[in-house]
Amino acid sequence: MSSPTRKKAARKSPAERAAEISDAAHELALEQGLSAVTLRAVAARVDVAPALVAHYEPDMQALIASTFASIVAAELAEVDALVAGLPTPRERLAAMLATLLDGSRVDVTVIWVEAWAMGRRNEALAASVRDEMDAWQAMIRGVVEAGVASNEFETDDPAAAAWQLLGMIDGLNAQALVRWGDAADRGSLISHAVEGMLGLERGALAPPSVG
Amino acid sequence: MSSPTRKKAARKSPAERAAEISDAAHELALEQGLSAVTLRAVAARVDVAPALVAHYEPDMQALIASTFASIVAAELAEVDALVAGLPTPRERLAAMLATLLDGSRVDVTVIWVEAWAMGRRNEALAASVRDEMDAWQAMIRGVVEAGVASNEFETDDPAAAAWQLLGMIDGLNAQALVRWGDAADRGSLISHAVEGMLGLERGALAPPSVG
DNA sequence: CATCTTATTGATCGTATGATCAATAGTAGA
DNA sequence: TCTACTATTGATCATACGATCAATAAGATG
Repeated sequence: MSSPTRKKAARKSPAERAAEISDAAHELALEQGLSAVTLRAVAARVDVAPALVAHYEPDMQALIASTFASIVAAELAEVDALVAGLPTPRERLAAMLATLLDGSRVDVTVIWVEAWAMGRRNEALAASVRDEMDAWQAMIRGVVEAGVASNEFETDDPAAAAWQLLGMIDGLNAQALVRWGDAADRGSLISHAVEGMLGLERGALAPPSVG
Repeated sequence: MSSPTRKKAARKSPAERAAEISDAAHELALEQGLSAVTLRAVAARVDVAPALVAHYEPDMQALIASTFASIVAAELAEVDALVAGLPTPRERLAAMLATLLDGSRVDVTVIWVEAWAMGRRNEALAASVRDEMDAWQAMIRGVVEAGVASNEFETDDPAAAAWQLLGMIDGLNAQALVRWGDAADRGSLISHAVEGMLGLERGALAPPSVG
């Protein structure tokens, strides 16, 4: 327990303490959202005086931005690894949609939504948001381009299609944040939509669970 | 000018003053986002003491919620009126997509995004968000159902398709908030996606501007 | 004109935020 | 052991938020 009568934090190396602080920010963001990453909340979690956090992170807006970036980049790497193992672009795309829309990533969705909102008053965060959106779009674009190259997909503009896909995914996830109860058939419906976008026959992207 | 040396506000009828206050909240939200709707900011805009705003709106969270609701409901009415004049469901759907994705509604998009984020700490707002999402979904569902009835559209579940459409629109608009530069071909791409979703032939929803 | 109702206000409280700085105490090295 | 370095802290500042309340003054009513 971080007892209210904390005596004094053990002295640690700057590298270790800095890691503790950014880890705490990371966890705090996943548990309670980006807006919960405050000087005092991070300090309390590390069980350290607020001034120490300020010492290691002189700019909280920057800490929020880097926390956002690390969380989102980790998610991208995870999905990328999952998808990279699959043989065809069609399977990769289907798996990507299934994974990103299975509702198991509410915590990261909250962070995206908060980042969009907070980015309007935190320029460092806004820059991170742009960077991470670019990275996601690049990953999706890679799958689309591979599909076009193998004649599985059909589109004039893989880059634009990737943006479109990313927007659809983000929007549906944000929606699920509020309307988690409903939204039953999300999987098959977005599959049909993407089939239409990429010139696939109906059912080509059907999630395995539905068959 | 709201001079810093304001003497005293003219005495007005409660109805008039209440209207001024909610109007100020409304404008403030459209200009600077929902998070700019604070006790003091509203008071400054009406050129009145903060305590007066608190007198008329004892709960700021409620004022934020009602401000959100009125803005979003007005937008829905506007789009509804625009779409109602068109003869076929296909045209109505195409016009709806074109209007909602033409990038001319950044202010309202900001409000949606902030509402999703703030709703997590403002229960009244969260309820309003759910209500307004339901209202939007109902409107879209009406168009989809009409299209199914006239055999123009094909879907097993118009309600789910409407949720899907709403999510896609919201996501793409939120994306444009950050990435307004790019996203060139949004119109035709989402049209193809929706064609796939509703079993339409390619190009059936093409925006008139593209032909 | 006198009185009453009430719209309006100033002052103030409690909370939360980020930030700064001199003082303290643990630890490694001479 | 003694010293120098520095990780850590308490105290404090400035700002912003919502909320409350007694006091004031404007206008309606008689």
